[in-house]
Amino acid sequence: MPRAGTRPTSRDVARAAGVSQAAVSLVLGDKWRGRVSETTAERVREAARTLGYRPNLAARNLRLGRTRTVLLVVPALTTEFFAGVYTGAARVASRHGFGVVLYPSPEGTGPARDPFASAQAALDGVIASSMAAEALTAIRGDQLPLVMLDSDPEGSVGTATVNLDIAHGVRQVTDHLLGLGHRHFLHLAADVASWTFEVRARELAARLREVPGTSLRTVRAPISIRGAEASAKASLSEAPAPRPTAVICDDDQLAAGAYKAARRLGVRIPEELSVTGMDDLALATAIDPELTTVRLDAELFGERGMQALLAVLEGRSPSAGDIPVELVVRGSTAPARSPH
Amino acid sequence: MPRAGTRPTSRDVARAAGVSQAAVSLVLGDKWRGRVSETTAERVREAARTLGYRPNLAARNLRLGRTRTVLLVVPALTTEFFAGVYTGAARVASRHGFGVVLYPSPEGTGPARDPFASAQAALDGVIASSMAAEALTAIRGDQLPLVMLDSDPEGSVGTATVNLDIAHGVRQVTDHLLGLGHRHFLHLAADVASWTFEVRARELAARLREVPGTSLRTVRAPISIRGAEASAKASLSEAPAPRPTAVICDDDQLAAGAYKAARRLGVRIPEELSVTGMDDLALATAIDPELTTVRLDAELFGERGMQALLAVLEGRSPSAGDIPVELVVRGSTAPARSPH
DNA sequence: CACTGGAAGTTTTACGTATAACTGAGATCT
DNA sequence: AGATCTCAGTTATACGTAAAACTTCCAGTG
Repeated sequence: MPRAGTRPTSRDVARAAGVSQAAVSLVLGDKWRGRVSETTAERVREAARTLGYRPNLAARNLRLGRTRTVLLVVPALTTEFFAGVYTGAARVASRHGFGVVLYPSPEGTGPARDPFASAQAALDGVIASSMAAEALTAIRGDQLPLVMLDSDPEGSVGTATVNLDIAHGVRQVTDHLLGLGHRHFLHLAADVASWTFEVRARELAARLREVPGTSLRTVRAPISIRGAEASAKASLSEAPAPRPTAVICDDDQLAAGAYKAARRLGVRIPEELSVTGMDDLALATAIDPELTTVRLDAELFGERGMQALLAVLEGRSPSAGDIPVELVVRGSTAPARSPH
Repeated sequence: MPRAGTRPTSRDVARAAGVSQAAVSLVLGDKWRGRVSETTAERVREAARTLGYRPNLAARNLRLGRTRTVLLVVPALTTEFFAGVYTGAARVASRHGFGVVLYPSPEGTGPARDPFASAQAALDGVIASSMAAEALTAIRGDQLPLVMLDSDPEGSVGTATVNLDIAHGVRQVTDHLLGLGHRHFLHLAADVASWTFEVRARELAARLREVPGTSLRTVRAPISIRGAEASAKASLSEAPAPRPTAVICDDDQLAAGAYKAARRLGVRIPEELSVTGMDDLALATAIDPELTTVRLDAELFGERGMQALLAVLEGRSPSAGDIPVELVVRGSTAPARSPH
């Protein structure tokens, strides 16, 4: 019988069932066809059940040299977006017998800690958002299979990447506003050096350059409602001519900050100012008027990320193609006032 | 030299430094004082560095019988609240050489999967929110040290619990509204069987029973802005007399749903209807008017949870005492219209 | 009847680490 | 000078599992 206070091992189960430890491993590992009789197998299963046996994962991982666990490195979980990414990744993972461990990189400007010091699991691979860039050096140090989310495909040849079609989303937003007659834009940009935000800036500038008579001003803000409010208020009040009639925000949180700034300044949305976001968080329909934004499918993003990592692990090459996004027009955008 | 394609082991380091594997373990484990000379130690460290040696955690965990990793079981991460709990727990943990693995229980009504199947790490202990109740049976099956967050202290004697002083928060909200002259209340309650929400209902009912001439109606809604909107709209439109002048919501998301319902029905907040929430999410100041709510310190909650678990692991008894909360009065509450 | 072949197991080994127990050489003490 | 002690290591072992290699027994075959 097992020593008191200790979890039972496969050897304890073997003793209880009157067989060898190897037989237990075969039966519980479902590799017993033609190696162990049905009656013995049932006896082993019964013994395992009554003892409450659970295999020691550390031992199994050591023996097998793999853990069927992957790490998902994301920025701070201040919105539900990366929760959706996790959900999608975990769904695909569990279908393949994998587990996903979540590592939110520490909030604030703390020094990059080694993610493996915090997620003290042995890992088979890593999925990392480019927004959690600080952690990347530590990851590259290990030779773990890696999939990057929303990262520059040019800058990371050799590494698998999965991207949202952000560029298309930006074009849709811009064309929507141009169609409403807007010509003068404020870009409320995320104050984060990350590829996904560089794309927004580049694509927006490129599209406007094609249309004569447009202007674009950019202001950066930390990704939070409070931070965006401060930046937007400063930028909207001291605005030199031409005064912008539309604010394009890098994400919905920044848009919510723009709402607060407009409210403080007595500027009505959408009559005097159109605002757009990106993500389509729950927040987007909680604010008044509801926000015109670009819907990003976070769960699909996570699914595709995990599929890509599985492909890398199995030596296949991950399927290409950006994930489509969709413009959702709501009440925060309206025709620009006709120029006088 | 290490076989190509394999990660170097401590034995490879030993070979490179010309010492035994035991010496490597001693040096890197910082247990070499008086056992290995300074010059040899430096040689070992140098060899480990050039080989890029990283200890195999599975082997270490197996050897030591502990992992210095704990699991944090939380409900779906749809708000930043549990992100804050994680941040606090991870901060305390890292100070003690522990890591925290996050297990968000699956969204939706899927059957409770074994959290250990997903978080495939060997674990030293578990911190679990009572809102992720489905996972609890699986946890209790193992004999892991456990700390419960926001769970009935009566119902779980023997298990360490860490609680927010929700009851005090509810009393503060209720007294605030009573002081403004409100007498007829709608309780927009979370449609989740969890102790933390039972406390809200019980405490609210108890406080109102002490004040003559008050009425209380309760409607349940799933914890989401959309779900709350539907429930609140139905309840506010078909309202039998006496019509409520204040809506007390179990959390800020529900309050945001109440805002949307009021807007649809043309009811002005706070002139015609006062609304309160709980949590003080970023959302609370993004909506207009800003929400009167109860601030819960998520990070402190996580810190205290981790401290309690460390106490349990070390055989000490965790310090008692609920975590204080704070009423934050903003623009969503106003004096009740004088009764005619 | 000797021989093959499968069923039903068992024995043994390796995974990589941490550490207890041991060893040999020189320095110190009596 | 012999005994003792410290230093600087080494050798050996255990953690729990999975699986390769082996053993034994027996039924069927030529």
